[in-house]
Amino acid sequence: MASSNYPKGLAKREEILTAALAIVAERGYNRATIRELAEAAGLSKTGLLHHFGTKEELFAEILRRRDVVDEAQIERATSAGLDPKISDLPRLSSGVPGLVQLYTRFSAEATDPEHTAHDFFRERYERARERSRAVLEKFRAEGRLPASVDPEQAATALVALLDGLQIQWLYDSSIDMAAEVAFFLAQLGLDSPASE
Amino acid sequence: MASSNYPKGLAKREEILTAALAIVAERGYNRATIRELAEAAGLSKTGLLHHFGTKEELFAEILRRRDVVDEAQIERATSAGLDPKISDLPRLSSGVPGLVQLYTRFSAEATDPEHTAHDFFRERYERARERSRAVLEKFRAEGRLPASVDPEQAATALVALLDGLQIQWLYDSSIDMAAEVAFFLAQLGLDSPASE
DNA sequence: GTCTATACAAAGATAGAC
DNA sequence: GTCTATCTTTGTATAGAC
Repeated sequence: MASSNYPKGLAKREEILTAALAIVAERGYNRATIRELAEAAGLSKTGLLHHFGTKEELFAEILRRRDVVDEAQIERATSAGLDPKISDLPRLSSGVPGLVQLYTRFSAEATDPEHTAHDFFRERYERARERSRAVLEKFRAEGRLPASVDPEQAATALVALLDGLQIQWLYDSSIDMAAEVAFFLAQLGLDSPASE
Repeated sequence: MASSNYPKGLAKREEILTAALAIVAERGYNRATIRELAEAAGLSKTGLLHHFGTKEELFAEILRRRDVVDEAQIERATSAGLDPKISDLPRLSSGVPGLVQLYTRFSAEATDPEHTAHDFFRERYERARERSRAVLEKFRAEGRLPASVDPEQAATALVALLDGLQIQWLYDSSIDMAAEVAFFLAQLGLDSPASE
């Protein structure tokens, strides 16, 4: 997907992504046109398109990175002996309103089967469900989750809940996403030990 | 909002909305340009824009109608002595994939505070939460819902769940929205009598 | 490989004639 | 109330300079 691995190209790609993220965060998705993004990164539109073939690819790359950062954070917490604090999920990247908006709008647009990022999101949702299911299954095996709860069904609901909460939060920032996720997990009967 | 109340204008508006809905349902949101919508309704682009100032207003009107139809259906069921079958919610208009896509994409776009339909959705979400809360509260008063469940918190989660499920369903139609909602309600401890 | 300038198609919106 | 014509802005493709 990347057009090159040369040092200069890589550095410029970083610069573009950073600038793009800042634009999206500050002025919103609508104002994030390739002209604006190019200008912010200090090159022409076509210069930007040399590195990222299309606008969609650029945004997909931003979200891909968000996922990498989030997963690394979860990984670190897990290997440190902590339980993955699922109720913290919405706090990970969601502190950045621009990122949440980008994710929400882009995932909605890519709903179109012919959208470039359609497969990206389809697979992403599959992975999200699968990972959530694995965690819930582990909890169930440890006796922390009632056997009556179907991990697969719960995982799908959890992923849906996160998406839906982000939308509502974009319309009303008083929505407490973390509290809602905690509520959901409590309803599942998840025994959460000393969650600070 | 409407440009006129003359019989001819009203009839044309109906025709436009019906045609627009068909286009969206059949060819998706992206292909639903005002040119295409105008063509389908048998007039020019500007002819269409005379009736609906902008594309956004047209779509907002379609969704407004979806809500009216859905609410009427719920109202009818309720006054017939039936409980509002919340788990049937995703089945109401959601049988029509085009409508679900329209709703999902439009609600994501209107996330931008400067979008014409922003206030429409903000208020719509408020109403949705409020109505869900009222129903859950009623159930709790009837002893069908554990007193430990906070109706407000549960209402927000329910609305979020519905939105999130629709997104996932658009990527994978094997997602069973009704089953997921039923699962959620069961986890709340809702005592659902003879749900057929 | 990296980039700029030019050119173009399609979108939504507006002005003014009929 | 409806249309033609025009305007602006979007994203993208092409040609070619360094």
